[in-house]
Amino acid sequence: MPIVATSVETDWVSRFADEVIAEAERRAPGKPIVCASGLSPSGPIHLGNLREVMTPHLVADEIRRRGHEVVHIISWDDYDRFRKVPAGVDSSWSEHIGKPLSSVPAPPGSTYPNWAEHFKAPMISALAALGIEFRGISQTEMYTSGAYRAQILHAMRERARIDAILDRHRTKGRAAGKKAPQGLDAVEAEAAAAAAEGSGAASEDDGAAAAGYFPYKPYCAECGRDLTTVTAYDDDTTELSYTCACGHAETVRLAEHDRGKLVWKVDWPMRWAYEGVVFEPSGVDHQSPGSSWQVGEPIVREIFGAERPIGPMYAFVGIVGMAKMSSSKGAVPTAADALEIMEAPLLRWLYARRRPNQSFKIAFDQEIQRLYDEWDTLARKVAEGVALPADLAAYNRAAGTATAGPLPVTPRPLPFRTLASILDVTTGHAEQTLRILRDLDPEQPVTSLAEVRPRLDLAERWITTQVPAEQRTRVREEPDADLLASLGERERESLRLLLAGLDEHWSLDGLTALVYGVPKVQAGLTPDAKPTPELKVAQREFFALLYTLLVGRDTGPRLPTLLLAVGAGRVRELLGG
RNA sequence: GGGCCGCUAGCUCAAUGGCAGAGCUGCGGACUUUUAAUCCGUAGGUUCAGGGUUCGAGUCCCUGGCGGCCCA
Repeated sequence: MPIVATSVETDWVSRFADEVIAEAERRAPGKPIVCASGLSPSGPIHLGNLREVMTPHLVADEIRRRGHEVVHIISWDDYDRFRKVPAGVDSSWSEHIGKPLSSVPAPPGSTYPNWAEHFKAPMISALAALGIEFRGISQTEMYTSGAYRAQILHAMRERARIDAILDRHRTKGRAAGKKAPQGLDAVEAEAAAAAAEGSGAASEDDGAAAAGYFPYKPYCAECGRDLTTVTAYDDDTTELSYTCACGHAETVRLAEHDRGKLVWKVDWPMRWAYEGVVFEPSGVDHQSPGSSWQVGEPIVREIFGAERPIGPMYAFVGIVGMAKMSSSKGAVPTAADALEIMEAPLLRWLYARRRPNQSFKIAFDQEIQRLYDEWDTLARKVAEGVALPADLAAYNRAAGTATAGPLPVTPRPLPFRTLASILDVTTGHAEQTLRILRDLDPEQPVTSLAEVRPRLDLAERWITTQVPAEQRTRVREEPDADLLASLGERERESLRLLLAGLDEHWSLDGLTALVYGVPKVQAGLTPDAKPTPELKVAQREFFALLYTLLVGRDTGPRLPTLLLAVGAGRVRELLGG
């Protein structure tokens, strides 16, 4: 079913699209509309950074649905300096601090040629899985090829005016050390710090130096780092002299020099002008006076003769319930991590259904089951044509794109919690899993695992990587001899009745009838008798006994499922048969 | 101290200035069934407070409160 641009959806995406189209018509009529994202591959590109991409992606997609030509560019800020060696990487990497990210060796064990490529690669695959079409622009390539030469020379010529603009916005003291936000736990604080790091914001060297203001910073020809200071510049000859902390000093002709970059606060506005960006969001840390977003406005207007894009500030994306194993490594989850357990449309949906300025949290814990349930319910409502307008809009944006059409789905979307529960007891054993799935709905049996993939695999990865061991079902290795020995005659009889009926009732429905029937028979009732309150108590006690003997706890997955998964032989053994 | 954002049902959130709505939870019920399965029904509101604009305000304006965040 094609996704059509029919309705006049009035969600946040649509409203931005209205605005962007109108603005693009005014600024550059007839040209493709440019939406932009900027990502710094200085470390794992996490789910907060994904908002930097999803926001313009959704807007661009809406613009495309309306028949306009649009391009979504992703600027890889891989020519930014390597700032610090992250925890877990050999401290010898500190010698690379100050080099462009694309010149730093990849972390130990990586197969990628450098630091930036190592972190770009998983993001690029994740974006493909998410159906996000974009044009990637490596800032390393742009700078080292001289693409920005005219802009650099222009910025240098205008350095006094730039300095004056920056001066208007410079705050008195230097920023004090950043404090970790209050009220966050360790994981969230880590994510927050990483988010601030990634958004290219705040405490950035803006080019002020003793010898005057220069908006250009060369990477040292000798050591490759940016520990350089420009000491002189001549507008006529474009001769630029610099010294480096390593002791190297030289004079180059900037008109031929391709190893350096504009300082961030000038670099960003320059690119708005260069690419003609009409829409580019940024993190909430840009909302303060003096941020690069704020000072970028007068710089792009007064220096580069263009306008600042329309740019919503997007709020924090939090993570809930990452398994301890993952979070203790200090790892903030990436889009690739999320796609290990979520279908792509589901992940898109999280970003589509919230306005950018709303913060939200992505659940890796039990909440994910509810998320899947909500998604399935919404899909059903959409199919029946009874979804609310706002919900329908979010659904359509999540389910597919204008160019790629609908994203792949699981043909038979069984509830995630059911799949997880089954895989929990089968520990992923394919034959057992299929047998249980087949018995789930005898009217329309599942005939192959392919029908329930990829959701089946996602559920398996979730249960094995995110669910704590104490919440998993672990079938006992040995019979609980003490408990078996302490059982009264009535309990022993109940087990005998169950075991006696096992073979004859070996199916999901059969076992269901059997486990509910045993207490009835014991009470002198027929197996199809209506339950009484007393009987229900007896049933619950019987179930608790079975759970304790089978999995060592008084509750667990539904018994028929559990029995099927455990297998008749093992059941007999554990129940003392 | 300056700034940004938010405040709507128990929770998470919708609603061009035009009858305040969903989902989850709760409660009730069905399926031989109080499981970590499924389905149906139902309740739920001083839209943070006060003032203003308007025929009409959750929505726009002002003041205040509370919360989150950024900067100092």
